[in-house]
Amino acid sequence: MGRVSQAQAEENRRRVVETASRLFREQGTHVSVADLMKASGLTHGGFYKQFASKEALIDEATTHAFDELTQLHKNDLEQHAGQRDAAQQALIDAYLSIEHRDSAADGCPVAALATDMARDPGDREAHRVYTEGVGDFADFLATEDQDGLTRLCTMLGALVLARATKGSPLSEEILTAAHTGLTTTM
Amino acid sequence: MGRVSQAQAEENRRRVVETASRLFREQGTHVSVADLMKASGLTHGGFYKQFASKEALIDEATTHAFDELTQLHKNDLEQHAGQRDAAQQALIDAYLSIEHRDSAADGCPVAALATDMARDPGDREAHRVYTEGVGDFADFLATEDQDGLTRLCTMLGALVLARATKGSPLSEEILTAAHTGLTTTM
DNA sequence: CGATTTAGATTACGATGACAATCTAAAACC
DNA sequence: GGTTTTAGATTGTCATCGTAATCTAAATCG
Repeated sequence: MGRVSQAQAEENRRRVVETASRLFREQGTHVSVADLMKASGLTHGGFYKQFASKEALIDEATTHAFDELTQLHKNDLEQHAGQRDAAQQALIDAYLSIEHRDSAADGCPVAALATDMARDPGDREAHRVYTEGVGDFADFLATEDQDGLTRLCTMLGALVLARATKGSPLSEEILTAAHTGLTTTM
Repeated sequence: MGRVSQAQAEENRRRVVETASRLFREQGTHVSVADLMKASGLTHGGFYKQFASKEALIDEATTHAFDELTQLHKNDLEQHAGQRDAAQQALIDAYLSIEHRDSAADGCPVAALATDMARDPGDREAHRVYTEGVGDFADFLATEDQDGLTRLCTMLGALVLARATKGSPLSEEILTAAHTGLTTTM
């Protein structure tokens, strides 16, 4: 209830950003500050001691999610000893998996936040980070034959569609169709 | 203020569904009943004389949007005298145009409603209609070489991404990249 | 150790959400 | 043409939204 150590306070702040980055991806940026704080184990009033506004948190949470994505790509490359095509294939496999479809919260922010970005042009910093992230992702996916942007479109489209049709067998069909489409050199 | 002719009432109801199908695509199913009714030239209280709930309207509006999509595909085929590949190409051109990117309200419901469908599994009828629409669209896009689902993923992914990155030159790059990716037989 | 600072809880604000009851005037029906 | 019905307006209810002021107890600092 009362005060808390600086270390604890920083840790709490970090947890709010982390939680937000997950909840925003799962449910959209519409989630309420109260829900956000509750999910972080705090009460909603304390929010404004740490963040200037909800929009500021959206910016921070988006940045956090994209930092994670960058790190993921880096790790992926390292695990495949810099073999770009092997790293790409591993990423595609994971991207179009059932597990990724079912866990938007810690999944790709490009896919999860796309509609939110398109609909509220207000969050400026988030928008900038998002657009930059799209470019980076496309660069990662580029091959000699294929444009990285096109491949990203197919992967993201498949993930979004698979999530939207979840419950129907079509959902799994979408994932496998996109996977073969991306894997077999057409 | 008072009563209105049956014909007028039906026409008003139709306009609400029409307006909803546009606003939902543009802003998401979160738009308020009040805004919806105001945009239809009515007051929010009258809503429940015509619809059981907001969810019922979501179902109806989604169905309406997909009926329009079906009609569009039919017209497209007729205008190209049943030449499937020509009809497909015309559709792809329009789909990946700047105009389509900038007018979600009367654009493809598969792209516009994807995230809403994924996030609230509550709207059951809407979900059914949506999934069916995805299947129909994929059938329309199928060629001998390429799976219709994969092509749909690329198109939808490009549209969603272009909207999310609007304002950056990347947005246009995405549209043209996907267009060449779909057009040149890879 | 006493004074001061402050993270987070509590409570409150005004705006807005979905939904419902009541009102009213015109359409529908006998 | 008088009675009944009803579409839509008005107003209200209760929940929830983002934000802010106040409170409190513990951490920090001199």
